[in-house]
Amino acid sequence: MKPDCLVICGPTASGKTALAVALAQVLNGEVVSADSMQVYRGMDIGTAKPTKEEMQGVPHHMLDVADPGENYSVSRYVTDAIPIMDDILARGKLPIVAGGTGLYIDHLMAGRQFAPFAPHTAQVREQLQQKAREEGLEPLRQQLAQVDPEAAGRLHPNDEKRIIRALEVYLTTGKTITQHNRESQAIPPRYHPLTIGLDFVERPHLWQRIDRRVDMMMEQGLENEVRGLLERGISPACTAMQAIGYKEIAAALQAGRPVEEGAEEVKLRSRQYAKRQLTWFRRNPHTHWIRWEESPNFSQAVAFSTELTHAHGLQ
RNA sequence: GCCUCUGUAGCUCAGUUGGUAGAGCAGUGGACUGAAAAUCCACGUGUCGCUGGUUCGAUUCCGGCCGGAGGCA
Repeated sequence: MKPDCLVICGPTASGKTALAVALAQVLNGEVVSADSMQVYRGMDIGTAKPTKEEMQGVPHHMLDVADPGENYSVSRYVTDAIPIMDDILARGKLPIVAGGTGLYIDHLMAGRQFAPFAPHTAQVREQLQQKAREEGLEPLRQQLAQVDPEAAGRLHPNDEKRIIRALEVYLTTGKTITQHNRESQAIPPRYHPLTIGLDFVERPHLWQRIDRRVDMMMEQGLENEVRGLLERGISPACTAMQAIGYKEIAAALQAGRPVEEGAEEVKLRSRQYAKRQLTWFRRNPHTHWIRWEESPNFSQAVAFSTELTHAHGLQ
């Protein structure tokens, strides 16, 4: 099957943004961001959202599509991104999906559509969380085992988020999450990506880039960006405030600790996040990896990538 | 110069009444399918500062030396 779009994945600070723009210019493409935090308006510095200058006139989609107070999610991402992908294709251009959120990329490619959230979902989740706090996770796990033994067996007894989610899906839709998954796996994929993954030969070189980037964020005024969100009343419970760079600086500010301490924590959490991203992306056996020696070599990467796209009959 | 404390995993430290050692953090690998920058799981050999002595046996006790911290002059 001929690919119909390009995916550029990799850990944070691996050069996805710059490569995506360079390739869009060469291949007549438009960038579709796949980043769970760059979707929020007003969160620019800490998410390393591409600036106008970095975009170099290449159209970018799926940035600034939500308020930090709303809780965005995969299901909304897929619903929003599909029409954009289809529109780019209809105009004869190449969609270049670039981002670090593997879950979003995979679901967009799979083309699964989600039914809208039931209106009382938030309430149900709140009740389940309350119960977990009072009685522990075990009763919830047993409850799940009754309705969806497969999910209960698959999930680790400590994995609170997934146990609660599985129950919540059942309670709001009447169908088990296992059933949902089975049905969605039967749907044929919507897009057929040619996937390029970015990584470094030596992990410490990635760390250096992350550290430098966080230092730059601080210079650019990350502290003020976080203050602004807090003043607007964005609560720490919001998904947006789970973003690395925001939760640590916010915690430092609220505890009256120096922001420099917060920045160090941001570096640490970013490194750990990068490792998790790599674990996710490495799972895809079809990914073509570009591994930077010490720092990115974009001209070489563009040459490699264009050759690859031609070899696969992409444009 | 003298006195006291101290030197154990990348870091902070625990411990062995003498039988060569273990936590937290960091790190590595993995999972993930309606919160995902979230969440969860697995993985612990290091001249126990160096060097002599006592001992069957020393990281542990004793001496010296070298680092570090504090105190007194």
